[in-house]
Amino acid sequence: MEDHGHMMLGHIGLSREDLGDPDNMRKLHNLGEPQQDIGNILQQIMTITEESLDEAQARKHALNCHRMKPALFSVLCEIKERSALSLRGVQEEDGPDPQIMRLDNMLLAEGVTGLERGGDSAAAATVAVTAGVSPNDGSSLEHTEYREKLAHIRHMYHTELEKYEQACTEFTDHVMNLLREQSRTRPVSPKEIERMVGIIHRKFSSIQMQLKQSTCEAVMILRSRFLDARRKRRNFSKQAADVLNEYFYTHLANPYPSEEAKEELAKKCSITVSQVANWFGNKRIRYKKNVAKLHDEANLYTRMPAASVSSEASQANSPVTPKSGGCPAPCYTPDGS
DNA sequence: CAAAATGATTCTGC
DNA sequence: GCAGAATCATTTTG
Repeated sequence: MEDHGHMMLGHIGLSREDLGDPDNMRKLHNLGEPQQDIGNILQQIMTITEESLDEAQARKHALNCHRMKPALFSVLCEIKERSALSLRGVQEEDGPDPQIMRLDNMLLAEGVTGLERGGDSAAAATVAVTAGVSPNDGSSLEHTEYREKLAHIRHMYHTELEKYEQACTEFTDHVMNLLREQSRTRPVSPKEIERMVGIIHRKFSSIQMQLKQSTCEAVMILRSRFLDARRKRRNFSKQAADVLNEYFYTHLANPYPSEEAKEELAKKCSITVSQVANWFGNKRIRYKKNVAKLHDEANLYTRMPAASVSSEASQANSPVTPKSGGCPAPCYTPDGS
């Protein structure tokens, strides 16, 4: 306290001795003839902590009512403003955090934030489904379930956010009141209060970011749980399987359909081109893995003489040298020759 | 209900 | 970007 006070006085180029001199003070503040010695006041402020609580309380009140108080207060605020104490917090003047922006955008895209589509989103979903294009598969049920879960996440997010915001304003109010209260006895400028509010808001927004982060994670998990195509897999129809198998076994020497061929197969089987590609990818590797098991199937679709593949099949089943020593099983060669 | 089959995804190497 | 391989998640089968 002593050193601090001394430092502050030193800032404006005065020693305590200078202040202690009534003539100097009079010159400095251009006052008429102060009955009270300002040096004396400062001395009282400096030693206030050495007094007992009651004494200090009384002293504070007395000083507070002193007619020089406003002037002295503003001077002290100014000194503090110039000192290193108030330099902190200035550097954190960045705009909207890119991380927060990213999370906000994602939450908006997933429908967690943004316009509320009613508390009964499940009902809205069923309406959308019944009005939808095809009333075929059971995906509508999954869809409503997804909407329900998403609505739940949204509800949680908003209640949590509300709690945080309430806590933030409460805490800010509390701190502001405290600082205003304190500003009656120690130099706390409005600017400083403003800065403190900024710091509090930053802290709370970093907490909010954690909420947003975990909400994003929850939505991602939900998405992977419901929107992952693997989870709503349907086997192709027998007819489609026949078409695909027929192509595969009649092109066994080179079972790599061109883009056009894939498109045609896709149309024939009423599936997508990528599904055709998936099918051929799976088929090639599984055929290769187990030629013997598929032997009968091959005959079924190509009506080829069994002798032509049986030797290869037995090779494929043999446990020796799966990778070295030449191609073990398939009729085709991966290089397309 | 466990195993097999199957469609889709992910990872790696080219 | 594609093919192969491994793997996942679901459906079908015995």
